[in-house]
Formats: sequence, C-alpha cells, structure tokens
Amino acid sequence: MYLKVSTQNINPQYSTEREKMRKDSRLSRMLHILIHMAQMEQAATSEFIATMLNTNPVVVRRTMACLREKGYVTSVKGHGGGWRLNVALEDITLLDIHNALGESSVFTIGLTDEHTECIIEKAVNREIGDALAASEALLLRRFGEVTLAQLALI
Amino acid sequence: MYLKVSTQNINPQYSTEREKMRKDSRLSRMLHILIHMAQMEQAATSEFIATMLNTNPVVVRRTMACLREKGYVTSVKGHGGGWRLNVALEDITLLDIHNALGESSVFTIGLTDEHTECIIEKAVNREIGDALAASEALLLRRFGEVTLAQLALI
DNA sequence: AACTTATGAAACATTTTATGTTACATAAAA
DNA sequence: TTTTATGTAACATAAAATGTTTCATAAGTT
Repeated sequence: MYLKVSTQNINPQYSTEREKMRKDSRLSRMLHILIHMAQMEQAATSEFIATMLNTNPVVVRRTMACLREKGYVTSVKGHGGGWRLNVALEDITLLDIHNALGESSVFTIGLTDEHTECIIEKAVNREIGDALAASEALLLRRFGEVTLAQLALI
Repeated sequence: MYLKVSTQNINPQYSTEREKMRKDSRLSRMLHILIHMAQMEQAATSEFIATMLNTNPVVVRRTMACLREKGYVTSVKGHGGGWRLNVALEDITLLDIHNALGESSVFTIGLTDEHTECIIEKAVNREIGDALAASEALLLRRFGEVTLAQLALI
C-alpha cells in the first residue's frame, strides 16, 4: 500500500515516436559478469557483482539463482563465500543463459484473443504468430551457436 | 494522485517460469479491423471499432491516428462520420502497419550501457545486438511480404 | 438556429512488468 | 561470538500499455 503523489506524467500517447520501453537486461548483465567471474580467483560476492552492474545485491541473488538452478554457478555462504562459475566458458552458450533466465517471450508484440471465432482474427494471428516464431527461432539458433568463451576472446 | 490499497502482489520473482508480460497488441488489432473495414459500406465509428476490439473509443482514435498520418485511413467528423480505409488491401503490407504504429523495438531483451569502456560488455552487447538485428530483419522482411489482401482471403 | 453525432485531444487512472529496497533468517568462517 | 555471506519474503518505485473522463470542435439533421 503506497501513496503516489504529484506525477509528472508527460505521456507521448499520440506521438509516433514512442519512447523505448523498459527492457529485460538480465541476459546482457549475466553474460558480462560470468565472463568476468571466469577471470577471477576468489568467489564474487553479490555485493561486488551488484557494484559492477550498478544494481544491488538482492537483484543479483535473484538473477544468479536462476543460473544456479541449471548448474552454471554455485553459491557459498559465509566468510569468503559468494558466487563461482561452475562450468567452463567453452561449455556455455548464450542460449543456455537465455533459457536459464526463463524469459517467456522475447517480443513486445502480442496477439489478441477477443474473437476466437472470427476467421479474420485467426488469419491475422496465424500470420503474425508464424512470423514471430520464425524470427525467434533464428534468434535462438544464433544464441546457441555462440559460447561465452568466444565472447571472452573479444 | 491515487491511493493503492491492498495489493495481491503475487510476485513470481524467483520463479523460473515468468508470467507473460503485457504485449503491444495494436498490430494484431489494427490488421483485424482494417480487413473488416474493407468489407463495410459505411464509415466505421470509433465506438463501433471499440466494441469490436473490446476496448474504448479513445484508444481507437489514438491508434487509428497513427494510420491516418500515413494515409492508410481517413477520418470524418460529425453525422455519418468515422473511419474509412483509404488504400486497397492489396497495397498494404503488415510491415506498413507495423511501421505506422511506430514501435521502437520488437524485443523485450535489452542491452546494458553501464560500462561503455569495458571490452567484455562491448563484446556481449555487440553479439546480442547483432543477433537481435538479424532476427528483427527477418521478421520485418516477412511482414513486408504479406499484404492485408492475402490475409483477407484466409 | 438548435440538436445530435462524430472526431481531436488533454488530463488522469489503472495494471503490469522490471527493477530496486528493506528486513530478517541462516550458514559458515574468523 | 562476531563477522561475512547468501536466502527469502515483503514492500516500493518507475515506466509502459491501456483504459477513462471530460470538453472542444466540426459537420450533418431537424
């Protein structure tokens, strides 16, 4: 329960040039930090990672937990604890991390489902849906072809 | 200024299975209604369109205004007024409507720009960015190959 | 001319998502 | 036992997409 007071609300609702929507930057952030972790001796604390990513430790734990579930990193509590890479960079692709983060869809474009009986709506949704599927397949295929080791070489 | 009281806030923050985010359904909606409009005698009022799309007239005007700017539809005020298709369905592609709606990006995935000097971040962003660009290019190429007339034939 | 039917547009509200923040429990090393 | 970590729940914030209210304006109708 909170009170919102005095909003600016400069809303470009009628503008053709929309402002960019907020993006999910977890993939970019995690790839970045994983490569750095591969070059580190000690475990990286959430605090340390948070500083690197300009965020805070809880956000780091939340996101890294997704990677731990898949075995890409391990976490250790207490003194000298933190996060460690558990797999060689050669053995992780962008797709692996993308999948670990569990994003449901990569698109901002959605379909409608108001009239499941309308053949026009069906045709529209099938066409858009097929195009999105093909586009996503290409993206994921490419993600699957690149390992973190390749990125680390620059 | 408003008061938010007693939120449910079932937040799947730690869950791997994220809920689907809100999607921009304007493309789907506009294609749907444009094809219907091609089969109509009279002008379609915002009220009429809103009922078809399960939304309200102001949202319709807001979105249709984007299409009017590009000349795909015209609007007429007063009695018997409303919206009319201004171009044959054969001459409009999905890409035309997509562009008219002015979506800045089709992806929920974003890059980071915290350390523009870090070569690792640069490499990560270039790889993700290139992959997104290729994926989007495929999507738009496909959108450009399909006319509304083709969809209308089912 | 008065009335009715439309769009045009500003202002505000609501909902959802991504992210940020606070607080406390727990585990492990010093 | 103190310090340093993670684990997690709960709450807060900001921005985007959409919805809603309200009034101005234009154009037919009576």
